[in-house]
Amino acid sequence: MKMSNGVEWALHGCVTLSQSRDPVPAARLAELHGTPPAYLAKHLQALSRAGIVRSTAGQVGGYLLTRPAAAITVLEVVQAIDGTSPAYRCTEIRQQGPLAVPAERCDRPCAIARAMASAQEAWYGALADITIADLAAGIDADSEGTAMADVRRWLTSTA
Amino acid sequence: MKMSNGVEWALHGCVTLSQSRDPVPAARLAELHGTPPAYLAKHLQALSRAGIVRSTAGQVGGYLLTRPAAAITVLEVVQAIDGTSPAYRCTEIRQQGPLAVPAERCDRPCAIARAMASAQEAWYGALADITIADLAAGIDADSEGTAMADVRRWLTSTA
DNA sequence: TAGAACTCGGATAGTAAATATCCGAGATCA
DNA sequence: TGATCTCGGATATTTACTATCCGAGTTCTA
Ligand code: FES
Ligand code: FES
Repeated sequence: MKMSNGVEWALHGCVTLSQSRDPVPAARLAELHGTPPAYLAKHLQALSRAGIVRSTAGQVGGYLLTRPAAAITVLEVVQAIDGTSPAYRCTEIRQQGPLAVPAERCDRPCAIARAMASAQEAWYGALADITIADLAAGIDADSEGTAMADVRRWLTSTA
Repeated sequence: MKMSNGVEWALHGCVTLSQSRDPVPAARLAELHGTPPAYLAKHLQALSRAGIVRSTAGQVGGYLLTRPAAAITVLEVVQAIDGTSPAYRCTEIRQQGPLAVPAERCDRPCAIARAMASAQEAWYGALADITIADLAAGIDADSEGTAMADVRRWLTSTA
């Protein structure tokens, strides 16, 4: 029940990208976040495959969000990095052992799987209600409204 | 974001134990569920440490629930097997890089960690609303009210 | 009361996943 | 046309999970 560590880097990266109108290279993001550049690049590729960011090659290339930050939910980012398979997986052990249930009666998921799936639905629903824009606003509030401005300045300064 | 596979075995085991008034050895549970006996024993030890089951040694020993099934939540079982650490962990990367936030201002968790923690709270809350008795009732309903009776019969038959 | 058999408990190998890294393919600008 | 900078997938290393074994302790029997 441990989420991949790259999810945090992806979330921070999306928040940073939401403050830039020009493509940002992976190496620049890694420098800002203090993370291994190559590994961050691998996660950005996953975001690209999921359609959350768009990549541009060449000298002035980099990554850019495909949609406004308010239209990207945290759930999308989590699923892009960590996969879409549910956390709890029923291995159908009810069909094994002396009291095995015949396969013909197992057309529906078992009661335990249904309960776990409904609980996870609550989790995913909560994640879907949070957008990248919400996260940026929260970080801004914690820093008295200067954090995002500092990010924008830094992105253009060393360019 | 993948939950340990032993959680399923622990849940099935607790449901089975809720149908027995006498201690059930780990080997018997493994036979009923078609699982590796030694590995299931390891997970039962975790349940014992968490105070969910009580172990008895000796010839007629085995495992037994410490409380009524209606007083044991699924959340307790999940946390006993998979650990209590939250799925999302903030590594405080906001304190690294050129725009590092000074440590004196990091007394509270960051905005991203707060959002993720609140979402997980929804998940844990849903898991805490489900008890082992609920799971047993659901399995019984799926089998037209015969599953739990079959379990009780099997537990006493080969004893 | 002594013995034997059965139980749990933690310590010990094997395997899959996640972490971290590298170099080649492709595109942009000079 | 050439050089430089970018992404992309293929490649090692480490961690965590999976699976297993044998010893310590307890109960029943003779
Ligand atoms: S059979 Fe075990 S959770 Fe469905
Ligand atoms: S600093 Fe990254 S989630 Fe808190």
